[in-house]
Amino acid sequence: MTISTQAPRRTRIQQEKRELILEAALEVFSTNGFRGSTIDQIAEAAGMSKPNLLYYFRRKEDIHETLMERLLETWLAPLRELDDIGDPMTELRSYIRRKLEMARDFPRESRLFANEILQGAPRIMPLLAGELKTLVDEKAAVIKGWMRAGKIARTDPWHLIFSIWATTQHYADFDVQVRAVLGPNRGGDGRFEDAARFLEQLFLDGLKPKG
Amino acid sequence: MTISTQAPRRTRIQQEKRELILEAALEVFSTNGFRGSTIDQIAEAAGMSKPNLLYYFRRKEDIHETLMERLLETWLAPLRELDDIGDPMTELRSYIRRKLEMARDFPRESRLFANEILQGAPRIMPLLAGELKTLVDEKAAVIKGWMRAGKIARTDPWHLIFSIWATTQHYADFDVQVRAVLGPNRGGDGRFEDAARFLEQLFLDGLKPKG
DNA sequence: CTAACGTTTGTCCAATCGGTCAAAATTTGC
DNA sequence: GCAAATTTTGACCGATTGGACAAACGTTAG
Repeated sequence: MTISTQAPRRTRIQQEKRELILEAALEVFSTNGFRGSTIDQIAEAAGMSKPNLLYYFRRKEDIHETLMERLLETWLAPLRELDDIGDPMTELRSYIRRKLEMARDFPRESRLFANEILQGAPRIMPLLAGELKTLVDEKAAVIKGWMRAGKIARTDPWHLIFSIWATTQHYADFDVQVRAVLGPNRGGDGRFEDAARFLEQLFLDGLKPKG
Repeated sequence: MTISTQAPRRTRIQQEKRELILEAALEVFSTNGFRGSTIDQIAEAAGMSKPNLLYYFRRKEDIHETLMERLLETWLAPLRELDDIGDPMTELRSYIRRKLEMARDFPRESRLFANEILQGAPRIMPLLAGELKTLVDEKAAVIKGWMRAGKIARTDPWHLIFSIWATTQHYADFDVQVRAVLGPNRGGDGRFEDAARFLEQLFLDGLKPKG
């Protein structure tokens, strides 16, 4: 369990402004990284002066920290839902779908996370080696059970999870590249449905031609 | 073809020092991004004073630009090698292997590229929509030919290429997370071989249990 | 040896950085 | 309506940023 941070009493304005700042900071941090972002940028994006922003968050790091705490919760939710009970192939398929939907609907969150990891995860390393590892190990065990039961092919469950993360988050983190390569036609709104179809087939059957 | 930049005459010292700077800059840029990196950091990593560094590269951007130009060449080399002539399944398998080897041997280059894309590719957008798109379209056509010939399963060649990029580069860009989740045992030097085995199976057969 | 050229350094600069502070403006509780 | 509490702002601070520059130092060719 994490340290129980008793949420301080907050006025209506404080709640609203803090949300405004976090929204603006998500935009700025996710595209420039922590070091590459400035308080002025965030303040301007939030439509307020720098000292005013600093009235709600004392330090730049506090904003980032709050953002990361919230992120990890929603970020791991899809994996948490992976259920031992359901049909294995269906469970995996809908996990992939949920992750892809997150890449589509919350690309900034994905990029914020990617930025943090790219920079060596200096601020969330303990969470990776702790909470995240625990959850992944747990789900890897579930997947292993499915393999032993002959429900899915035997392979490495950890790398399977990595490959799902990588392929889905790619559409958020590398979105600019994806759209540039697909061009205006194929790179439009339909690209996520194309991706969903492709990934489903890849994880189901691989590339071997149907014999 | 790109603009022919006639390489200026350079002394022995200039060549050596420029390489030294680029090596140091790769280290710094790849972990901090462009905006998050400072000339001082690079100068210190290169073991020289800031004014001395600026004698070899007039502006911070010049270093990054030189780095990115070199990067793209080596970065696309594996895809260029994808050969129409060879056996399709073998060709794809060795493409995946080459990409994974690059993630293992040149993780800083991978992260440098990822950083640039994450930030919206402000400095290499033209290359993505130009040279990169052309190459990918060309190879997608090759893959489509294999599909028509029944050599591999019918699917979207562009998203297939994306999935190979995503799964392999993940082991460079998200290395910190991979090692944190795998732990000290499974996360050691063997992780790339495990990944290679897993990816081969995934792209070959998918997850459906062998009937 | 020496003059020309290439290299390195210390010093300096304006702009920007994260952050402080007191005063002014606004909102809130009664 | 008014006093207390909260919110906002302008001015300011020291540190760091990217970069300029001239002087000092090395190297090299004749």
